[in-house]
Amino acid sequence: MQITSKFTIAVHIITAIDYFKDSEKVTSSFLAGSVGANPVIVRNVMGSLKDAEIISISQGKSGITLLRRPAEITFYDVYKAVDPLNEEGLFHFHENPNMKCPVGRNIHAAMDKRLLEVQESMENELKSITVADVCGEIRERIESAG
Amino acid sequence: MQITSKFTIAVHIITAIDYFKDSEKVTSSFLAGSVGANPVIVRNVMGSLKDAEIISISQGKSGITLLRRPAEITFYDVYKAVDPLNEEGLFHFHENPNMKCPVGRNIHAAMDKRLLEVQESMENELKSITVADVCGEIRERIESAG
DNA sequence: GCACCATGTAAAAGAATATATTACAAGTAG
DNA sequence: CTACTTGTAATATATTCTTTTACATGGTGC
Repeated sequence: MQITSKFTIAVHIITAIDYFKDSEKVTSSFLAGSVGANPVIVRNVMGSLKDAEIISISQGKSGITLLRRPAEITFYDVYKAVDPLNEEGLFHFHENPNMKCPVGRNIHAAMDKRLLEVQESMENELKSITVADVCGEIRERIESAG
Repeated sequence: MQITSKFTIAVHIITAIDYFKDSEKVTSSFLAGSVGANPVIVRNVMGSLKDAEIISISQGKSGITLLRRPAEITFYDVYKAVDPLNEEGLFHFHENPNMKCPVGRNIHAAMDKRLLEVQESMENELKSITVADVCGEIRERIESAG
């Protein structure tokens, strides 16, 4: 099971907004062209990013802009914005353990704390990475090879 | 997006094998009863655990047994055994970034290293937890409350 | 004001994956 | 041989992801 491509799409979008902000008119169609997905998908992701106060959207000439500098947008911010885990968390627990069985009755409680630790470990790593890291690497790669 | 319930089912199975090894005849049907899932699901998970050399299965009276002590079975071992990520990894990348766009052309390479770090961070946490932790907590809970 | 774009959303279709179920072949104990 | 268990294929159902179509809404600039 994988984490939805909406996450990588969102990072792509933010990176592209930053990269093209001075040279292109950045619209959802333009971004959809870069991402290679349907404009509606891009608009939905953009809506999530707007709700999370990561980008600002207007139809006017200001268009789509970042509300924070890339260095202040962590992967975790993006992840939370576009792929909100339901309250169960990262792991999907089997739903009908047998309550008449001592193991079945206690397995959920016995595992939950550990599963949460795993999830938090992943989230902490996501918090340590920013979109600026990606923007920087993109620029490097463009300069050296195109 | 969540990690399949096969993972929690597998931990449940291993814990139950350990817990009931001296008092019950442990079969796939018995385990399916405790897990609350179809016996075929349990048999498939068991097959994965067997391939990973975590359990041994015979139809004879030895039945289903653990090949290692619970303290030597990490969550990572179980995770790898039952929910093998395809080679893309934990994150699903959008598949058609525009190669004519400098951002689209480089976004994948620019993100891959970071995404892998996140995945490894999660896997390292999984490696730090063993089934014995769960077995222990289950016993505690049974003793104190049933 | 009005025509033009862009965004916001709903609805629905298609694809991919997870889970459940049925059926049957094959192996072992007694 | 008989009874029981595991191994596995095929199929069905449910859920989720992704795409697409369609249309309403809202700002821009003439």
